[in-house]
Amino acid sequence: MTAARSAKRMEAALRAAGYRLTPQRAAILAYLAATGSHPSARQVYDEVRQTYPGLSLATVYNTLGILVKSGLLKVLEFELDNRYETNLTPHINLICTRCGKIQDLVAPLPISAEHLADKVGFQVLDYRMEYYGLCPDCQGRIKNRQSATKINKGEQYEQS
Amino acid sequence: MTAARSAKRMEAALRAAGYRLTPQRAAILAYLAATGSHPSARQVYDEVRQTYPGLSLATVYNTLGILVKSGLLKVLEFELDNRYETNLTPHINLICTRCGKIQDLVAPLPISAEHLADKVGFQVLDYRMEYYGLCPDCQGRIKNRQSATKINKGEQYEQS
DNA sequence: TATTAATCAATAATGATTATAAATCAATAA
DNA sequence: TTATTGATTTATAATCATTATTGATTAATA
Repeated sequence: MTAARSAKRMEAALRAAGYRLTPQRAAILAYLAATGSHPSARQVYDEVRQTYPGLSLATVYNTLGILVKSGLLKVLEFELDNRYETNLTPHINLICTRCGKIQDLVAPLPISAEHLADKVGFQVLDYRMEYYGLCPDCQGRIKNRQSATKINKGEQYEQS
Repeated sequence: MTAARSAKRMEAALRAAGYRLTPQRAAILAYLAATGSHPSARQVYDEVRQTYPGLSLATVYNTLGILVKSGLLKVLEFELDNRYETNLTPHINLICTRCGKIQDLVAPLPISAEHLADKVGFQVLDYRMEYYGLCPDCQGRIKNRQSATKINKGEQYEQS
């Protein structure tokens, strides 16, 4: 419900970046602005097709790519499915390796970009801060072997 | 040069995990213990083949997978090439989006696992803390358009 | 309407990773 | 020494998300 997530603002920003607001793009934007989740390209495709049946997967990828280039969206690259997030404010992602859910956690980043530039000489342009583990729901369900979409194979996480 | 990185220790741990120490695995372990870098599977393959010419790429993937499962190695999943690191102590990775180099930065993680368990109910099993940007070398070279192995397309990082 | 460029969508291509299956090796027992 | 057994290696094929390609369609403008 942040300003950055509002569909209207995203539409305006997309136009400002020099892209047309086609019906397909508007539908994708509306979904992205409304969802609080971190969907994959396939999930965006499946969801938006319910309101816009003709949509093709290629258009989804194309639009997501445009949004990323325009700075309206951020990609979280994973081995299986990349995920996209609209929350561009600094935060940490809590990623459940069992159900794939990603939860935002507002928290300060460990080191400031200024410090890294001054002390290490590294120019920060972006970041990625993630904890992997079990969300509250999956901790409860862990005894009943019940599968779900996984963010990755997860064996290295679930073993201990 | 840490104990965890020593080839001898890794060999022992691999055996302790119930795996045989084959010549192929020993060669891969020796390379991993010696390198301070964060190689991809392909890089491991290319490097180790210089001392062990018969090595196959499948064996590299297999061995890396075994090492990850045994807790001797950590994967950093990327869209293009996954990278592997032997430094298992908590740290932050500084990833150059231009040359792909990954530099370790010892720093405290932003929030403790205890805090997350108590306050958010999230059970931490692993983490991933990364800053993306330009390493000192690439900041100098940024004017001369000079390509190198990239960690990803990088357009979204290099634009600003 | 004509022109032009942007966009769309179906398909093919890419490429890292994984699965498969046959060959090889190591360890032990007979 | 020779089988036997099971793990391992290797070459190859398969997988699959993502990207590139290409021809068709659309929108904007004159």
